[in-house]
Amino acid sequence: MITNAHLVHQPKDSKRYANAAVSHAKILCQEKGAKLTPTREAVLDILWQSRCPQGAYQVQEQLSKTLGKKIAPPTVYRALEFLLSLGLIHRISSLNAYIGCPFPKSIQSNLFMICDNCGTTAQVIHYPLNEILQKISDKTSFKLESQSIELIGLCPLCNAANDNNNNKEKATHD
Amino acid sequence: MITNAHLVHQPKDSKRYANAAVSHAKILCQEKGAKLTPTREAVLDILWQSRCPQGAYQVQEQLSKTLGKKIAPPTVYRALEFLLSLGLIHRISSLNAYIGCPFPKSIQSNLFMICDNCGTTAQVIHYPLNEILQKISDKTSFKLESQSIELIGLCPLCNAANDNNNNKEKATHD
DNA sequence: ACTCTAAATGTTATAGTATAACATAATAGA
DNA sequence: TCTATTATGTTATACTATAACATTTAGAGT
Repeated sequence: MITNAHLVHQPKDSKRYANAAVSHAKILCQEKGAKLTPTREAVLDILWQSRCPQGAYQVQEQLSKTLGKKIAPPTVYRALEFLLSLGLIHRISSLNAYIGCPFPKSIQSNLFMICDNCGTTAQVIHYPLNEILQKISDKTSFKLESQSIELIGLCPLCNAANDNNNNKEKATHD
Repeated sequence: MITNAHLVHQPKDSKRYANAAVSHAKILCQEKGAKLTPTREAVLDILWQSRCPQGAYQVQEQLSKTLGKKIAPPTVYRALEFLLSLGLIHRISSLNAYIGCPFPKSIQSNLFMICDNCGTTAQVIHYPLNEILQKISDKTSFKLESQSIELIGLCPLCNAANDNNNNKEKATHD
């Protein structure tokens, strides 16, 4: 099992991870002959600044600040599409939101664990899970092409907070 | 493994299944003290008429025809919310669409196999899968509350059509 | 049957997510 | 340099979902 759960579920220096992710993205783009333009790079960086999936219009707002000019939705969606196509980010369909992918080179699909209290989202790659999904597909003669696996619940921090003081406030630990 | 894949993946009399589903829903509502009003019943019936998930505005259109009057979005969404809360239907978040649930009494969560050619969507309940998801959650101290498992690919019919004649046309077998 | 209450639906407006269509600008090869 | 391709800008609009408030309907108790 490969996961970034431990990193995601404790406050950390997002800036460093964002920088590392952008560096890796540059290399991957060179390898694939794709262009990581300033706009695309900025969008990737923005998604990596947060451990919560960001909506396209949140990205738009940030991007406008970063680039110092008004950005229209199509620009954002184009950048997102580009990054999605390279596997550098993922779309969380239950949230209509996007998040940087820590395992862009993996062929396997991701599973996401989404905290419905604070929003932090961790990713997991788990081979037995992928195998079982393939088996289910085979049994029903379904030709599996892609998958979206989203678990909703409480991250360790929110769960602990919940247990200790039954706190109804929204936490952020961001 | 419990699944309706064989029923879904071959053209069948949707009307019969819809009627059966509505009958079951009535019983379940009685048990739970919930009211299956004409509007709600019509929405459930509409979702069962198709083996493809239907968008809220598709439901709206059908519902207007069925009830013989204009129906506004909130009415549709309220009915959907009611049916969702009882587990009588599911929301397919990758499609922003809704589908009748053949296993409304199951505590276990569903997995959906969505054909990206013809749209037909089958459901599967698979205990080992649910166990593995629980294990993954436990390992990362994630408190699992609900899940959304959507497989995208080709249903047996579309896959066969694809293999045989590499047909680019969209099939419907509806 | 009457009244009161709660639940359901009607109605209008609007928020939030995503893309179509066409114009312009930047970039890399010939 | 010219040209073709790719990327971005711009405007408008489609699609999905909900907020807020008004009205109607259905039961519980009298």
